[in-house]
Amino acid sequence: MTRPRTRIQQRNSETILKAALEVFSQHGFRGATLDQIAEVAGLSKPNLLYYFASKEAIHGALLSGLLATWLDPLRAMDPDGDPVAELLGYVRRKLELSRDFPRESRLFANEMLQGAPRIRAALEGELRDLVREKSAVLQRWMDEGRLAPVHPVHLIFSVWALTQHYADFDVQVRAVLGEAETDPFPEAGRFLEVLFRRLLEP
Amino acid sequence: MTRPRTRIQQRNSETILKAALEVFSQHGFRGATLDQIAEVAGLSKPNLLYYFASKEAIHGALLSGLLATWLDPLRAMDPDGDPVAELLGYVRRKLELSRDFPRESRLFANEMLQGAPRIRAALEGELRDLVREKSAVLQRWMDEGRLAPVHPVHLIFSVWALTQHYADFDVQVRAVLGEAETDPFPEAGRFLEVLFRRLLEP
DNA sequence: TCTGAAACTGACCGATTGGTCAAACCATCC
DNA sequence: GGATGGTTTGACCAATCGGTCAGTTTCAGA
Repeated sequence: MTRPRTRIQQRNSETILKAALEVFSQHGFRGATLDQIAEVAGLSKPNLLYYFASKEAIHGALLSGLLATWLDPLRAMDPDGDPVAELLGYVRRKLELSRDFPRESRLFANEMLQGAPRIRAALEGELRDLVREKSAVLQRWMDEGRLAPVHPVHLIFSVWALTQHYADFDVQVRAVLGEAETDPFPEAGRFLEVLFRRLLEP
Repeated sequence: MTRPRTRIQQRNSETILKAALEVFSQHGFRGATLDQIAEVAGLSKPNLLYYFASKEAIHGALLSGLLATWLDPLRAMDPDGDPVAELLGYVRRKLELSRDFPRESRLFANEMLQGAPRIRAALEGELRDLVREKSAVLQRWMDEGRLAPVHPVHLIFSVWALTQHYADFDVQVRAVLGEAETDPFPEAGRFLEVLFRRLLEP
């Protein structure tokens, strides 16, 4: 099922992937079952396997492209822009991903916890290259005195950690904040802006 | 198997829990199998179930007490100490937990990703209370002008996110840093100290 | 309206799941 | 050497797992 050709294929493929995202992101690859995905999708199990060759294929379809989407905000950081503004923009876009695509974030987190068996190559290739490129930009900004000097790679780690936390540990965040504050993201956005501004302004 | 009475019970219970931690932390509750735990432990499956009533019981034994250990560093933050030093000490102790108990961290992360079905009560009770208590201390420090003013609860979230990232996303961290830097933790410690010092010093 | 392909399903497969149980094993104390 | 109670296991169970397949239903185009 590489390229959907009919409207039905289009619709059902999307339905299946949506259901699979729900289940995989919550239980990981091994903890998820085809029966459960089928039930969420409202389709029969053999029908799932009419559209995707195997459980692995569904999971693979979800993962492929996820890393790219995940790295887009970093890629968009402009080497010619204002350093602090560029990094704050990156943080904001990354936090928006956590808010708008929490299941994708948890799918990614699950893959990490399992030791990244299916995307390790991409981590050591695409991801690593992009981080090196962007940390070189950050280092240059620091050398020019336009950004406070910190370890650039760990700076990028800190963006990932702080933003993904609000998606992956959503339950904990909401449990601590209580029902009073229904949506943690506005306050999180303000907090992260203060944090990175104070950290990075020279 | 509440209280081990003989030396054999002591030893085997520990062996089982150690093996179970390895498996649960990697695959989550549903993704883990008793056969796999038994194999890692070097015991037969019926023997596991001689010491623990069920798969749930093993998982429960691991989770109970974990939250307490996880919160100890926060609990140790002294309201009468120096604000910045106290918070930096908290960060350091929390990072040491990530370094020394990465599997426990991942077990916790797995539970969060699944929506915390087994420790939700503790999150909304014990955890929430401690965070409120400590964020009141932080708020007082800020009011006294001894700490830069930021949202105290999100400040605590940031400590959790930044420290746990090095345990939960260990694969990613090492993939990006490459083989050159074998142990990311020393540099991470220095980075986090700079980050929180710059964020919090008035 | 007919037809061929696409879409779908119930029944089923062998393997694996969590868990049980009777029987055997083994260390210790009399 | 026996008796005893803690320990271990092979064989087994029903349920569920990912996946197959023959056959039926549905749909689009002529």
